[in-house]
Amino acid sequence: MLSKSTEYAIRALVFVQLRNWEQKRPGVGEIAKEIEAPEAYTAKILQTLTKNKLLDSIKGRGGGFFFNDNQSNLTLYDVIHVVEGDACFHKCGFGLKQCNNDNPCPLHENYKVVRDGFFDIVKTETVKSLSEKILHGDAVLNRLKL
Amino acid sequence: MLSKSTEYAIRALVFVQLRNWEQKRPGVGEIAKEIEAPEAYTAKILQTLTKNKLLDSIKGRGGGFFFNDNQSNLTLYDVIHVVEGDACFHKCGFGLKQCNNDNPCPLHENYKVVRDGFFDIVKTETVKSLSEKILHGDAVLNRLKL
DNA sequence: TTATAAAAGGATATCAATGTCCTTTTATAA
DNA sequence: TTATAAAAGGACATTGATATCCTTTTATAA
Repeated sequence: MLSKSTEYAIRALVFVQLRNWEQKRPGVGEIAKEIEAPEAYTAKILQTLTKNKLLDSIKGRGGGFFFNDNQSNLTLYDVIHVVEGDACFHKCGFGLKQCNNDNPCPLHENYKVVRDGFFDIVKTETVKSLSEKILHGDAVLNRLKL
Repeated sequence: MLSKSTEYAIRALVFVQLRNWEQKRPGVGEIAKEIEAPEAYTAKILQTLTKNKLLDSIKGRGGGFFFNDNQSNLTLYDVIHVVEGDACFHKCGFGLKQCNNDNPCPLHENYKVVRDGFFDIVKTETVKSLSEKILHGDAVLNRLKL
């Protein structure tokens, strides 16, 4: 399971993408409200994202968050990596420090399939691909369609 | 990812099973050492397991932990359910409160596959099945074979 | 040029998971 | 019957994730 912070981050980025497509740069307040996350906490997460160059921002009046040209096609993995680290893609499901094909825990073979399946998803899906699903009405960002 | 507590619980139960097959009832000290977990914390987890009838114990001199006849074929799901709850099998991967086939988040279809795959594993694998792999030398409980 | 609106940043608070310590209860061996 | 060994239980400590608040910096509109 992803951490709450990571969930907020991904939802925030998707919302920024949708607003950017409407030629808008949303601010913290608008983003937090839309993704149903606490405002100050959302601000912190957006800070992490901009510091790590996953997102761009402009300060001051009329400012807000947006993607620049280097930041299209951000994968979910990129976001997870920056927000909570990628331990979940390496860790043994049984909790062993030393667990690999040569020295497998009793869950190793089965767990690997699931873990790698998830890795594949987050390496394939991008902020843009998720946003498109919402734009096309095939998915929702919160309880209602946008 | 399972919580640390759940990992300790599963490893502890597997070790108890292995020792039971040798006609022994391990105590907290022996269990904690074998699974490389803090002793007092392991004691708490074993308490949870016995209170929830997943494991039996005998107090006093010569006492220890063991499975009784009602407790064979415990699935990993049973353990997870008792130790950390089963939120991870229901929760939306994107963090939405309302997410289902009619009202899907943009990760819904893909995430469902992974989540259900994991559910299938923990409903199929049992403390006994894991223990057998170790007994047969096909897997390890810690860094070395038992 | 100044007032204002917005992100950035620092300090602190809260909460749940993890971990420790000490006392109580209970069974058995001596 | 008593000393001892073991689990059970209660209280507390630590840590990391989550969350809040206030100040500083910066860009723009008036």
